[in-house]
Amino acid sequence: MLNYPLQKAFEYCEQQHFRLTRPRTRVLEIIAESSKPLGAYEILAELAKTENNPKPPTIYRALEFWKEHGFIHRIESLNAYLICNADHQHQGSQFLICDNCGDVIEAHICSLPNALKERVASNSFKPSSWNFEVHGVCSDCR
Amino acid sequence: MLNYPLQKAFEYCEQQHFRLTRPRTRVLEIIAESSKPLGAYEILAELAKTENNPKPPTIYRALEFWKEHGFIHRIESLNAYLICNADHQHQGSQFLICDNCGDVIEAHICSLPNALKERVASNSFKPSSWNFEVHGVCSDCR
DNA sequence: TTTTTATTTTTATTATTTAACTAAAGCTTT
DNA sequence: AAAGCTTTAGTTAAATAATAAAAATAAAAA
Repeated sequence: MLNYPLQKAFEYCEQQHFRLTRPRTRVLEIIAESSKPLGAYEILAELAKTENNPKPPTIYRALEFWKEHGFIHRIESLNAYLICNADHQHQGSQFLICDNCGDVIEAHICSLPNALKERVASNSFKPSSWNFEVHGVCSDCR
Repeated sequence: MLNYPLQKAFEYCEQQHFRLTRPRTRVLEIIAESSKPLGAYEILAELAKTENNPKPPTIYRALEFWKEHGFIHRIESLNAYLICNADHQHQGSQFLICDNCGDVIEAHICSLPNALKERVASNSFKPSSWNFEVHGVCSDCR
């Protein structure tokens, strides 16, 4: 059975008339099947198991597509990609990243924290998106 | 006259008996003189103006040194480096990044925002450092 | 001075990402 | 179905970013 984020993404494409091509499908499946964020070359290596000698642009195009539509996130401090489990698009992302086991928890906080709202307001800054990455040690690793 | 963050950094080295070598000095000067975050290869190009054919490891070592001691930050979403204007070390950084002009405002918020504190607590996660990057448009560009 | 340690230089390589161009596949209109 | 248009993929190459390993140098300590 399809897992939930995948199903949502595929339905979205059908509804919006975006083409669900083989590279797009495979790249999203690969990311969705992983419990940890994957680097571009890990995705590429995984893709090479089912496709004939795929090259970097193939995955980067798929990554861009899914990122643009909010189905995956890029963990900036790891240069790695992770499926999004929220069933709505969001302006901002928050991650708790365990430096010991590599697990990442996505915290779905839908609005900018107050401390930052104040900062943004006092600078007349108009935020469009944000990304918060908290490093530390998860409960399992303590 | 020396600008403030540079002066602080140099004093710190003297007090802590860290060697203030030429690559370290030049790299920090280059970053401090720039109003916008610089990529590693931009720093390298700038360094090449005064030194003889410097190579990547030279600047990466200097960057690591200053980052470790809290005098510069790496803007993860830009792969770029920026001088820190706070006169204290901090666990976390917050940046407002203008996608139009490239200016970055560092917001000195010293503790984890409440929304994240709650999340961290409910996951029994022990945070060690964090980085928040807010993209948008600054007041000058609106 | 000799030894030790910290740091830099050099050479090379790996990882990540993007550009530019060509080819193919899927619509759209006739 | 054919022609033309648009989107996406494949291919080749390069730019950007970061690191590894070694040999050389400079400063500090014994």
